[in-house]
Amino acid sequence: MDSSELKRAGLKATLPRLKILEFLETSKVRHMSAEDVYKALLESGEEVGLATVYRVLTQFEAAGLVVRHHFEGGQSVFELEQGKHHDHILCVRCGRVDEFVDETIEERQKKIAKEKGYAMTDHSLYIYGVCGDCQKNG
Amino acid sequence: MDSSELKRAGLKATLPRLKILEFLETSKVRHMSAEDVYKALLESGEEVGLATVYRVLTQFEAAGLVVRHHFEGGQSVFELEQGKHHDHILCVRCGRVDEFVDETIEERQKKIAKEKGYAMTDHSLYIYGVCGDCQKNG
DNA sequence: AATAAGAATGAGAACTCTTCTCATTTTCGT
DNA sequence: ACGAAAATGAGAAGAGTTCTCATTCTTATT
Ligand SMILES: [Mn+2]
Ligand SMILES: [Mn+2]
Ligand SMILES: [Zn+2]
Ligand SMILES: [Zn+2]
Repeated sequence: MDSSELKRAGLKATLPRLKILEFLETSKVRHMSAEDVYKALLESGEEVGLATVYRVLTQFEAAGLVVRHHFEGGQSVFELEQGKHHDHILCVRCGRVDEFVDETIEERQKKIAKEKGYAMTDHSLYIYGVCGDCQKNG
Repeated sequence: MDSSELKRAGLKATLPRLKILEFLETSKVRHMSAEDVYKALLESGEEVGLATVYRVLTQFEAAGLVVRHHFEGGQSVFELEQGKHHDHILCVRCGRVDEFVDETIEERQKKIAKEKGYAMTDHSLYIYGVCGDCQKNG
């Protein structure tokens, strides 16, 4: 276990934080709810409290290690920060999540904010639809 | 009170539904949570249950009379359907909401969905920032 | 390596938003 | 006006998340 990332983020290297970070880094699934992380850790025999998972993910977000999304469905979804901003397209049938970047959209958003007199701080764009697999099998 | 809109939507013209619809149509604020609607009706002396407000707004949404948004902050926000799709830019300081339409963004989204193999059903785009007033006074 | 001060954890309570349950009331076609 | 079917409202319940606080862990210092 590598505690340097946590140290760098100004967080003490506690076991729960290390476990959660390691899990996020090694999981094949990129986008996960707090509950997902909690259950996965339990199943792999780790002892962590759900409250701690929520707390740690929120701290990771504040430290810029993780990004939080508000997909439809009520739960917050987290993913490891990758340095590069991107948006999401989600399957309403199977929950699949794909990522994309579109510079034209990014530029247009800035333009709209300026026109409306806003100092833009952030934006969120979700496209919903039925993925290729679900179109075939559905 | 005009019950024709409700009838047209296939809903019985009950008092709560009429009151809620009338309120949505006459309110100066376009974007409101269920709680907002509930409180406003109480203050104007109407007797409605909160459960009914939630139920009715959900029915209005299903009937296409109303659109539901998921702004940050946890609550669903509703607005009367205007026929024309639009997106939103919100002030993170004062909660102000402005609307916009950008055909370029709309087109790009369709293109992205197609490229990714999705049959697009919907999308949501929120731009966050600090509005003009809040930049001056904040 | 032992110590001690402060920080973090975990169990469960609590909170917010929303939906459900079900007894009572209302609507509307006859 | 009558009665079947639908809608309402109060409160319970549910989902997701945060809070509380006694206990445990981390880390800087001896
Ligand atoms: Mn992503
Ligand atoms: Mn709007
Ligand atoms: Zn799918
Ligand atoms: Zn503002």
